[in-house]
Amino acid sequence: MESAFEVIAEPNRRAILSLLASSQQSVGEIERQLRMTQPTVSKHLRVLREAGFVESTVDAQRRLYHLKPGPLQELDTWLAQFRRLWSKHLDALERHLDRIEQSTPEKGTATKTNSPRTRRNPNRKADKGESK
Amino acid sequence: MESAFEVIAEPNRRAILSLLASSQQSVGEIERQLRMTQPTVSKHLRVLREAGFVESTVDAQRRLYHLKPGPLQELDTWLAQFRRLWSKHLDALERHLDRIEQSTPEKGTATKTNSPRTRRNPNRKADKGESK
DNA sequence: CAATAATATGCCTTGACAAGTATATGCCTG
DNA sequence: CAGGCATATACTTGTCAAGGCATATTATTG
Repeated sequence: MESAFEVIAEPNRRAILSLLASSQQSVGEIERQLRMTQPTVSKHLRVLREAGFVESTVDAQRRLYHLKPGPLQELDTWLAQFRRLWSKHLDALERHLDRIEQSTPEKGTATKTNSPRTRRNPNRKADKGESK
Repeated sequence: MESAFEVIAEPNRRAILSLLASSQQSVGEIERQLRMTQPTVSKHLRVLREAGFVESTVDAQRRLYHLKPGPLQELDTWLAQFRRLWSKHLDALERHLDRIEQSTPEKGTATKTNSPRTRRNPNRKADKGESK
C-alpha cells in the first residue's frame, strides 16, 4: 500500500477524501457521516495519512483531519498524459464547470466534444517478420 | 474489479495505458516493451477492456489495442473536486468561469481568495484549556 | 485518582487478485 | 491439410488487504 493509486482504489477512502474536500473533520464525524465503524475509519485514515493524503491536527482528544495536496496532485499529473483524449483543445476547465445550470449561451456549439477519431490506416497484413 | 479506480491500481495496467497513450499496440508489442509474459498481458488487457479503458481491433491474428476516453475521464472528473487544493490561482480562473466576476487576471497581490460558494468554515471549538 | 470520551492498534478470518503454467482457439502460409 | 504464430482462457497457488472485535492509549473532567 504505497502508491497513491492503490490508496484511492478503496471506495471508503475515496468517500473520506471527498468528505474532507469540503472541510476538515474529526474521526467521529467521519464515522457518523459515512456509517463506518470507528476502527475502520481509523485504519483508513492511517493509510491515507501514511500515503500523504491527509494530515491531522490535535484538538483535545479529537484529531481533525484535513487534506494535503501532494498525492492527489500526483494522480492528476499522471492523468495529464491522457487528457488529449477527451479535450482536443477545448479548455478542460470549461468541462469541469458544467455543473452550473446556467451555462453562458455563447457561440452555440453543438457539443461536439468527442474526438473525431483520427483515421488510422487499416494496415491490413503489414510486415510480419519483426527483426528483433 | 468494476471501478476504474481499482483497475488503475495495478502498476502493470498503468504501464499498459501509458504505452497506449502514445499509440496503439498489439499484445505482442506490449509484452516485449513491458517485459511481461503473454498471458499476463492478455489478462490485464481483458480487465482494461471490460472496464472500458481500451478497445481492440483485429489485424489478422493480432489484436491492436487502443485507448478509450471514458473511464479516464471519469477519474479526471473525480479529481476535479480536489484541484482547488493545489491550483490557487487557477482556482481564481475557475471561479471566473463559474460566475463571471471580475477577478484579477494577474496573480498580483496574494489576496485571501475567499471562494463565493465554498464554505471554508474554521469550525473552531473546544476553547477550554489553552495550555497544552 | 477514577471515570469517560475519542482515537489508535492488534489479532483473526475471509475474500480478491495477480502471476505462473498449461492448454485452447483462431488465423495464416506453404 | 499441416504447422506455426498470436492471443485468449483455465486452473492453481501465494500474497495481501479489509473489516469485525477486543483492547490499548491518550486526553479531559470532576
